[in-house]
Amino acid sequence: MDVPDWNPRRVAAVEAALPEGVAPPGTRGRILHAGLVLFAETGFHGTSIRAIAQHVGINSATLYAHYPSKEQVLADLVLIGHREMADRLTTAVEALPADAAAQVRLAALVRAHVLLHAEFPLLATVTNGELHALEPALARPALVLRADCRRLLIEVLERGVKDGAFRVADLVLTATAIGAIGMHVASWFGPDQPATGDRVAEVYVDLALRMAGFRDAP
Amino acid sequence: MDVPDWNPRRVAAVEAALPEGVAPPGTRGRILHAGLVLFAETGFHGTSIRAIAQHVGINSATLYAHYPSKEQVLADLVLIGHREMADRLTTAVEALPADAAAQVRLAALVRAHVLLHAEFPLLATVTNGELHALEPALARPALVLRADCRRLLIEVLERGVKDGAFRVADLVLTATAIGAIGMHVASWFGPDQPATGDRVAEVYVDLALRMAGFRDAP
DNA sequence: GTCTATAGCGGGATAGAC
DNA sequence: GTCTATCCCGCTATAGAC
Repeated sequence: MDVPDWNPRRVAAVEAALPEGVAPPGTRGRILHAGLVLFAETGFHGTSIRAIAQHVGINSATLYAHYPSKEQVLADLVLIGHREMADRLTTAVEALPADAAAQVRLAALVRAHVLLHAEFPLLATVTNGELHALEPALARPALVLRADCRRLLIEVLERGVKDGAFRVADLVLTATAIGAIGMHVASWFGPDQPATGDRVAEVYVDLALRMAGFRDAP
Repeated sequence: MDVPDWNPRRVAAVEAALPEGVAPPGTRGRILHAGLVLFAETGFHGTSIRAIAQHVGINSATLYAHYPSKEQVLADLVLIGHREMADRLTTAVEALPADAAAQVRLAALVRAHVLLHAEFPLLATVTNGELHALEPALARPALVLRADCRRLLIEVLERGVKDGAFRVADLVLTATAIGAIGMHVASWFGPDQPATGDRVAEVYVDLALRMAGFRDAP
């Protein structure tokens, strides 16, 4: 029986990591880090300012010397998460030769997407799962980046269909489903898991190519 | 630009429906209904007892004549959601002839899964997204049902591989990804959406068969 | 920047009248 | 079953000393 009797976690992963160079130095960075862990575990509304402060080892009042509000801590995390995704997906496609085949482009995109979610599952959980707790003005920059990424994927699929490399029943639904399998990785990938991130990416790239109707040997 | 300037919703759907026959009659049922709407929108921790009561049109104290705690309202919803899923998936497979081909079995399973999430997006959002807010003892029955459904899907894939109908790189990862695309439907399907639930199910069944490596004409 | 102390509010839940 | 009234607690955020 693989049903756990301990508290069901929202995220399987325990390591709480942020991409390199994005966390502010000193206490401010440690607050961001604590917010990452706690928001991922119990959500924005389930996490108190006091819990964040305790996790950092400071008084709750000290937090306000670094962030104007709890919401701003979340807003920073959500923006970092979306920026990292947009950067990686854009880079993955732009690193390819301009005449790269559609299946190569899709593979690069899905690989980057899956690896991102396997490498930063907590960040992805907060980024995707707690965005709704933000005021519209704070959420908007992230939503713009998300739309960019979505367009990137749709364009790759569209190009493949035009080239004859792909066959899809519905462009938007297929893109949505390919996005879904990558996002979902964040909820289960972790150290208790036998597969490495690279292996998961490899399998998921294969799945995405199948979903796009790519035939290696037609 | 398709980035909304209104508050990003957690669920696109607005109709708040529970499966027939599962909601208790009278005030107790209306409380459950209000919990469904509010937990889906702002989460368990983001929803107050007073907000639930106001949504029903009763005093907050009256709620305790029907439920012992806010957590029990959530526990009932989570169990209802998981029971409905287990019932539908089991029925979908058992309704088939015993010698039905693997692709037929997988299609029935995915179709039922997608339609469930398209028909009850709020319930699915609460069921899957707020389960972590429950004490282990309250979450356990749902987790057992979830494990049953997972096994059902894996068995169908396994059988197809043995029959030669399917080719998969990794049984568990493929099952996980097929589950992910169905679950994800709850977050975007809604009345603003052009596709019908049936159409989405049709496309997603095709995607799942592709993911399983099924070849219509080998 | 960090602390102690606290304001001011809203939370879950209960008591007891009707 | 539903209400009014309230308890008690924890919440976000601020004031002001060091």
